[in-house]
Amino acid sequence: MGRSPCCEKAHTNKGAWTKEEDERLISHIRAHGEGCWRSLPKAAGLLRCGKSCRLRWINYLRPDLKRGNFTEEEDELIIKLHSLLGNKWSLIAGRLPGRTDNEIKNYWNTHIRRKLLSRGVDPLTHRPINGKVAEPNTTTTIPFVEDKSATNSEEKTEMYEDREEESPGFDLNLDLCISLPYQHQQQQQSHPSQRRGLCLCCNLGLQKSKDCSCNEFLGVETGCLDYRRLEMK
DNA sequence: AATTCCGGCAACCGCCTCCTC
DNA sequence: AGAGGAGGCGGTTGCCGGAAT
Repeated sequence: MGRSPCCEKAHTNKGAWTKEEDERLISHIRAHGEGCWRSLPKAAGLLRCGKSCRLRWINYLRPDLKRGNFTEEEDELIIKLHSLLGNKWSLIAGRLPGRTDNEIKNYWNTHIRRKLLSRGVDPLTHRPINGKVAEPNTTTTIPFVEDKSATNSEEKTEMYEDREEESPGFDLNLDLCISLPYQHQQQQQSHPSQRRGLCLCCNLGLQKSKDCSCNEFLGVETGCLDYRRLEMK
């Protein structure tokens, strides 16, 4: 009923990829680029669904993948990003060069969830479980915008904790409505996603938007996303 | 040494969004 | 404007290897 299958399933391989299939896919993409995933399998001589090829390439074969263990810094960044974005793995992956959404999703489910639970933090809400106090440095709220009145991170943290109390709806179940607050400060010579990561606009598919300023997201520059513009449901 | 259990990860599935006509 | 196709995404499954018994 309804949608047609993305490919002819009767004549496609499934399951683990063989070395030969990997090599075919790699050499085809090297020669012709990614192009149209639907037609790629046939062109590459693979009995695979286009989606399967795409997934294999993105999650495993791409040359810019980092692989290997996650660093402590990456862990903390993932936790912070998850507290802001929820299970938006692709957005999170966009801030971690060389990591894929699938990898981060798996890592979250197998390692970070447990890590947060052991800290007494609910991995879904990023709040202390049953009134347990989270360990220091586990705060999951990030100040996007430098607040001149709060001079150190503790003050900032308190500020946002207060905010949570005054607004029960300020939950990190990020069903977000994000507006784009600032005008461009400067024209970008090239698309900034080619420079370093992606801004939230880009990640949300708003590259063509005039609001895409591509300033840093969690870095120092904060033009793209102002936490005060996040409307929590 | 054999069996069971469990965690990690690659891959699949189905829905959603975007793009083109 | 809307229908259809393709790509993208998040949730889930299933296999495999190592640890425990």
